[in-house]
Amino acid sequence: MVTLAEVARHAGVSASTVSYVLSGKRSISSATRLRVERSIQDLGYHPNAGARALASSKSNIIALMMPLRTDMYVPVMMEIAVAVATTARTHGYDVLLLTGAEGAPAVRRVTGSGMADAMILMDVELDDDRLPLLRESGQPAVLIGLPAETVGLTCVDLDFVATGALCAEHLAGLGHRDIAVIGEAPAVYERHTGFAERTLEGLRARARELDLRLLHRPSDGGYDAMAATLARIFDERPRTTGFVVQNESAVEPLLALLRRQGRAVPEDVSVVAVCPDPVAVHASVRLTSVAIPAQEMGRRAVEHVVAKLNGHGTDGIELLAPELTVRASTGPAPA
Amino acid sequence: MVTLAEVARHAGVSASTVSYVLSGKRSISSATRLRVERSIQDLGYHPNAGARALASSKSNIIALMMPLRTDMYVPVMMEIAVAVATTARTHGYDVLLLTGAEGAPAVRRVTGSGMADAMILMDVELDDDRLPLLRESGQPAVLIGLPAETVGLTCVDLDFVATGALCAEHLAGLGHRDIAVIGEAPAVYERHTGFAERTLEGLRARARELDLRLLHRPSDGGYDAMAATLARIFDERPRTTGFVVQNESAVEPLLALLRRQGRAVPEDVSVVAVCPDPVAVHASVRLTSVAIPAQEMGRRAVEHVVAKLNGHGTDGIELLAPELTVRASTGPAPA
DNA sequence: ACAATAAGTCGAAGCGCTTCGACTCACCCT
DNA sequence: AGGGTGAGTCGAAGCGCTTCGACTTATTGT
Repeated sequence: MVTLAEVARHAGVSASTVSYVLSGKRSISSATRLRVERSIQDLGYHPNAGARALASSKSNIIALMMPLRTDMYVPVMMEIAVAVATTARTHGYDVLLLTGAEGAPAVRRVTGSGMADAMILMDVELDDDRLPLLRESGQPAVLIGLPAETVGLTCVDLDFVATGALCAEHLAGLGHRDIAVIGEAPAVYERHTGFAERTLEGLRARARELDLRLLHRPSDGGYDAMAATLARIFDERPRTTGFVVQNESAVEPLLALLRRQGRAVPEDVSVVAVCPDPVAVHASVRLTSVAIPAQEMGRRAVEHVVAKLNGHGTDGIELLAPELTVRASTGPAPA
Repeated sequence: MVTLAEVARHAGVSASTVSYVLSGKRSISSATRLRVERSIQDLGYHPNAGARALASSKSNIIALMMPLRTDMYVPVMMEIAVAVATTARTHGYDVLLLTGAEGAPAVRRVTGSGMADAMILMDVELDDDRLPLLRESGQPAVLIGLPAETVGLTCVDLDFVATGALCAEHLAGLGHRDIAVIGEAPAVYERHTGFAERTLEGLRARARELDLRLLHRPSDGGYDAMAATLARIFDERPRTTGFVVQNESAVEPLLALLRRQGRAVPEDVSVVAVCPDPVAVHASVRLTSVAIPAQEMGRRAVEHVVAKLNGHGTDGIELLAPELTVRASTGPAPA
């Protein structure tokens, strides 16, 4: 293990000089800089992270807290995580991965130990028990998702209200009048994760303006659950011709069931999904969808966090504008 | 920020005593222990991670290197990551998330800086350029996946050869003679990620023994690619009645296409998938499958790493035995 | 009864780095 | 010519923790 002191000796300078070469916080003659850099190369020196953290009280680490439930909106979470990790690297930070399993205590542990300089929380619920701790810790943090009370917090999320509105507009524009919304699993609503409710809100508001009739049904994923849900929908509203689906694991079952019932997509019924683009593209019918910009969300979260760490902090909410891509699953309402 | 010294003063003992209370490395009278623990509570003390790492040259962090490609076998990766993170916590470690983007240099950075005590590499290719560095760094490491050369390495993986054999046996047992294998995307084979090839190997070996005829076709995911692949398969081997699919994003398109062609599953053709259980359960036909035990892999990887860090290290390869679950997608071959 | 041992505690020396103040030289301005 | 300025460098003091050796007091064996 090569130390700074050894590099200094090798280059014939003092330790502080090497440190300044590394950090650039004081001017160094280019002659010494070069000499030091050569020594660093020659010896294969890497600064010790612990020592650095201790001396500077900066860890250069951002903690990312993921939901534990590995069965839900997984691809989105994964994309966010990867985007966070890569973006963080471009700013010189590494990412510590925390799972929701520990919950609030993890926040305390990380902020208390100086293990990370900042936190990013995913899957924030409307009334999240990690937030009070976060607030009092005073540690820079960014949420991905939108809690009920956002004072003093920075949040990044897709504008789900606008997303709902967009779906309603698209279907209305094609002449559909009866719309069924296949929502997330009931558990998601019970946890009040917010985004599902916000989509619905946007959907309802615009539906009212556009004079659509809306039926909302949460649904667990899977074929059997979907079959039951679908039966109830057509029972209540036989003239339903438009579907909005916000549940990745309901998409394929829905398509399969519609096919089996002899309803052609998009000739008889139209389907709009709210899901990541890859899911929409790989589905058995290429889906018209509003993308969940997972990468963008991860990237923006890191950028906010880094800005805070550099003092250009700005609290507030950034809602990303939704984009609807028309593919093969929506068409004019049947006459 | 409360320090050890303040705790010591508050409890009326020396700093070293507090340290020993924390680490349990020397015996402490229960009276002092209690006093110190109360002080820790009262002051809300959390040891500083950097200082600890510096003094003990242990970071209590395990680095996990994930593949960058967020579009492939995502749920598996995610499950592994979460399992690694939670298991690591039970052993007192945190997890640093690295993406493959940085490649080998990341290995150097992390081992060099003492940022992590050990590494876990996912998505290891047969001839992985991170391995030489890993070997020379001498840092404890575990691979998830199986490279070509495993001397001096510890690896955890599903036994894909046995997996292939298991699929062949199951279909043969049901009377199928002509089997088509829908493999991963060609890119996967080109990268020599190994597991795809090993599955095929197991499949071929057992097929020979059981006198099955096997046709292997890699396939990109998605409906259109699958349509082309499937057409070619029935063109070459019209009597194909068994399918083995090892590509999550090919599963639904395959099922959809078979339905559209009027081939009933499992009456006319049987389908066995190699995929995580949730995928098999949520598919539009509940799939007979060999599960990819992602959680188990993550857990075992951490356990090996921790064992190494504790000196009970054992190099070697641990191949998890595959298990085939019969669901609704396989049945007797048609007469 | 006395050395040997164990239990419990403390002081001090670092771990490898950052950073502050101070020092030495040019060099420039008037 | 003399003081001011800025560039370039060094020394030393920590950052908060672990850990080694040493010390004090009980406890044990013979």
